[in-house]
Amino acid sequence: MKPITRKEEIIRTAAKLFKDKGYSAVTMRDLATSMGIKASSLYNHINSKQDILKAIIISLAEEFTAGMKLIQSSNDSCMSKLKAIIELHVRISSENIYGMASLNNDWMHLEDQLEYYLKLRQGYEDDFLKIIENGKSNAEIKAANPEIIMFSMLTTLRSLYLWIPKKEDLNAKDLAINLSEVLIHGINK
Amino acid sequence: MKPITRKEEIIRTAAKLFKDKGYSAVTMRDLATSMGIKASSLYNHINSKQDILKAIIISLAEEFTAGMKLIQSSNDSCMSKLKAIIELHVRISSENIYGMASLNNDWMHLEDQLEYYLKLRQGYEDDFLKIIENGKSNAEIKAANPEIIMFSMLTTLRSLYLWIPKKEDLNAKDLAINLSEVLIHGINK
DNA sequence: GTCTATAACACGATAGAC
DNA sequence: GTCTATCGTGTTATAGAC
Repeated sequence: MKPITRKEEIIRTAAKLFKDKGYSAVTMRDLATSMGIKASSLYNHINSKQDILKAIIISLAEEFTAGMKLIQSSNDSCMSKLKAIIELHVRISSENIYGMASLNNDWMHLEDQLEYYLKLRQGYEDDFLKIIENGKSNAEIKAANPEIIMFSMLTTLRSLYLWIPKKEDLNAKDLAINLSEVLIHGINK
Repeated sequence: MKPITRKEEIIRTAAKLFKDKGYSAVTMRDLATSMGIKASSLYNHINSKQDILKAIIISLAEEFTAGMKLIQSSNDSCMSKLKAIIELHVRISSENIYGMASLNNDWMHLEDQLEYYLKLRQGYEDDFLKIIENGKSNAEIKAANPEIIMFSMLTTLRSLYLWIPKKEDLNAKDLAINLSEVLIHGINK
């Protein structure tokens, strides 16, 4: 199978540390200590601290964009698309708890790739909003402000990485179902 | 009236910078430059960088706790209490856009006061959850997982500081009304 | 692949002049 | 209240031995 390279191991360990303290507060010495080696040894596997951040964030951002493009191009109803978006977030977040923290909180520390990241994120939000606006036109969705709907859904989905580890008894499928119910149908009886 | 002291001016400026780059990535030199003075001059008004963070976060955390205690002690229905919580977040977030960023993202960099902050936050979440569980018992709220309901509402409310500045046309009252509709009644028609 | 040693610089904070 | 100068330490990253 695919062997875990030392580089991948460093990136995973870094993601864990970034989740707790943020990119800026984690030093290469912290990372090296977590790996059980000296800081200078890290540079045989990675080029810079910045490269680690890039590897964590860009791959995740591209995964979300690819998922959204797939959902967008389907012929499903608006409601089905929204449920698919929820499943997309639950799935990627479950598989990348640590990386999601960097994606949410440390993207501003990207240097070369900041512009590219912002383009991906803006595109994602544009696509999300279009789905909601279509649902409003179709009368699938109520006449509330589409931006408030997207804001509410997206911030909940973006914070999943914080809550999934606390609720390990809830599997991805059940979480997605429960979340769809709450986000789409509300909470009142 | 209350004059804005130099110390308060420094804390406000710091909060703005912390929102963009996070506590760890903002240097005292950055802060001084933003104030139009030298870094050493800051220390005539504040004791340390840490004291600035403390001033921003603890006052906000205590404001939320006080608001929650007031809501909790009322005799209103669960739904009314939830609407009051939404109004609480919209109000405090509108008045402290920059500080809310630190409250959400930089609390882990508190030193002496970290434990106290965590106690306040845990208490807030416990009170929030109790209101939802009572609503479920009263059949005001549907039989969904109360923790998922709280998670969804709270993450949306905690992210308000990011969205309020983008929607300056929407006043606090309208935002709270729209948000209540979406969070409580859902989005489907 | 890891080490020791170190370069080159940035950090928070202080001392003391004005 | 702000300045210049500086201390002591921490930072990313490199050089070269093993």
